[in-house]
Amino acid sequence: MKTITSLYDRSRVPLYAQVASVMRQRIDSGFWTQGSKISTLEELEAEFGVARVTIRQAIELLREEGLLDAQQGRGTFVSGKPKHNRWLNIANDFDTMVSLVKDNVIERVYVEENVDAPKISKDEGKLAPEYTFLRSVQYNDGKPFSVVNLFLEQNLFVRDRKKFSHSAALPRLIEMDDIKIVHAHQVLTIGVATPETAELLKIGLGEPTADCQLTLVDANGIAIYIAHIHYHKDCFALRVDLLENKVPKSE
Amino acid sequence: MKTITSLYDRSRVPLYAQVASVMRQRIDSGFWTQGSKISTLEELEAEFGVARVTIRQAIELLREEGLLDAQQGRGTFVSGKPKHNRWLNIANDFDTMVSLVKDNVIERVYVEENVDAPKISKDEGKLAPEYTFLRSVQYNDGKPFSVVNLFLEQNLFVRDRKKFSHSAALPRLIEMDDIKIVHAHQVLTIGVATPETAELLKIGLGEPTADCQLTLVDANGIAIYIAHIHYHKDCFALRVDLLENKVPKSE
DNA sequence: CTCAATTTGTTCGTATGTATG
DNA sequence: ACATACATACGAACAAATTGA
Repeated sequence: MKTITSLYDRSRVPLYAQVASVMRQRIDSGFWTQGSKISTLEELEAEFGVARVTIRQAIELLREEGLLDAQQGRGTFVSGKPKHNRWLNIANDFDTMVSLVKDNVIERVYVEENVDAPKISKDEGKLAPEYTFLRSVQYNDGKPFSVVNLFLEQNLFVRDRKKFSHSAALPRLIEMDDIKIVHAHQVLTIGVATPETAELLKIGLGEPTADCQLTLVDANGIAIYIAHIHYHKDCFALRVDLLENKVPKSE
Repeated sequence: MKTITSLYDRSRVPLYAQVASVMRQRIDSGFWTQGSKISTLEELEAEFGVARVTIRQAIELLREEGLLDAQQGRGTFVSGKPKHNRWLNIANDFDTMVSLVKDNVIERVYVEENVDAPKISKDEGKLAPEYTFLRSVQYNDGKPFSVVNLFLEQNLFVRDRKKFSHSAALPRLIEMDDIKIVHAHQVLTIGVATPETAELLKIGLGEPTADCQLTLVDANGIAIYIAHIHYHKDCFALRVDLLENKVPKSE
């Protein structure tokens, strides 16, 4: 049996925090059910291959989160479940995306005109000479759940500085009848928080985020809208019905 | 200006590792280009608001990764880019998924018959009384990139124990003409590595993974295939063409 | 009621890692 | 390179609360 300490070397997170994250996952997944008694300190020591004090530090961490309740002489009990904010559904098609964004409450935290183009891969369209950079934070229930870094083609931005500066850009863009979106490309990866993102999302530096790069290309093949969206990992869920879009082929 | 130390409190990762992750991100994103000289220690101290030694620890970490090269009297230079294995494309429709899985090289690490049903939400189908639990690891270039924990309906499993035990289950399932998949539901979230997953993916405990729950429902509304797939975060990318499935409306 | 077993809580000493100036 | 401070982790011993025989 591999001890936990051999796994520990692969991460710089303190051991007790790692143990806590495993326990948290067990509560979350229902492996340890609400109200039940978990293993004794002795058993946990043996299972995780760590010292008693380390187990207690992990339990203390989860006690502060309201997940565990340790009682001297009796045992340690599950007293709650981790809260998730999985209310975010990433859109899977363009119309849904636009309709979702429309109702978003955003806070523009930064606007800078005439910036250089960001780097994108060839197949995502040609770059315009200049962009406006717009950074905004999206809130839900007073808590930040995503940071949007948007490069909007400069000429588009000047057509309605006011609206682009103070509300979601996508709905305004759709309103422009002379602009036709011919490609909408989305790439989703797992990234780490930069200082700016960490500060705005109120998370630690280097903590994981769900990163979404959304590129819109117009009829001339120009990438007019390039957004890098960083979602808080607990606010993120992508639901896909794999059979829904399969209709054309079966017909 | 917020110092990094105020952000530090939100994460239990050592400060120098956090600084390193920001620097790594800068190299990865191209903000610091290959071969160029990065800021001096003095500047980095000031920017991050940490001690000189801490900056050096971060640089040392990246030097070991082959990303930086510090030369006394000259400066510190970017000597490489982080390697990504973003060759994985999660499927967006059922046919693509099946065709992708077909060529997968997997290693079955665990099989257990007649296990209890896992927990799923109501809208993902009714549960069968018994399942077979199959755990496998997918490799690419000798490196593990995903762990699949599959609950396969027990009666299906016994129809071809051999094939289900030693190769990908999905292609075999499709071959069965009497089985009709009426729902294929996929939910993607960010999770943390359990001891088993961490060990198989060779990552640290509690490190982030891309978690994909795939549920297949047959004509009777029974969830016959429930897979929990954990992807290594660096091997994961989901590409979506948002307009692809929108053809009917624009024409 | 008492005793023993069980289980969590506390403390000590030691060693190493992290961060500052 | 050095001195200092604090966090992390171990092992071991002991204390305190609970339970049941």
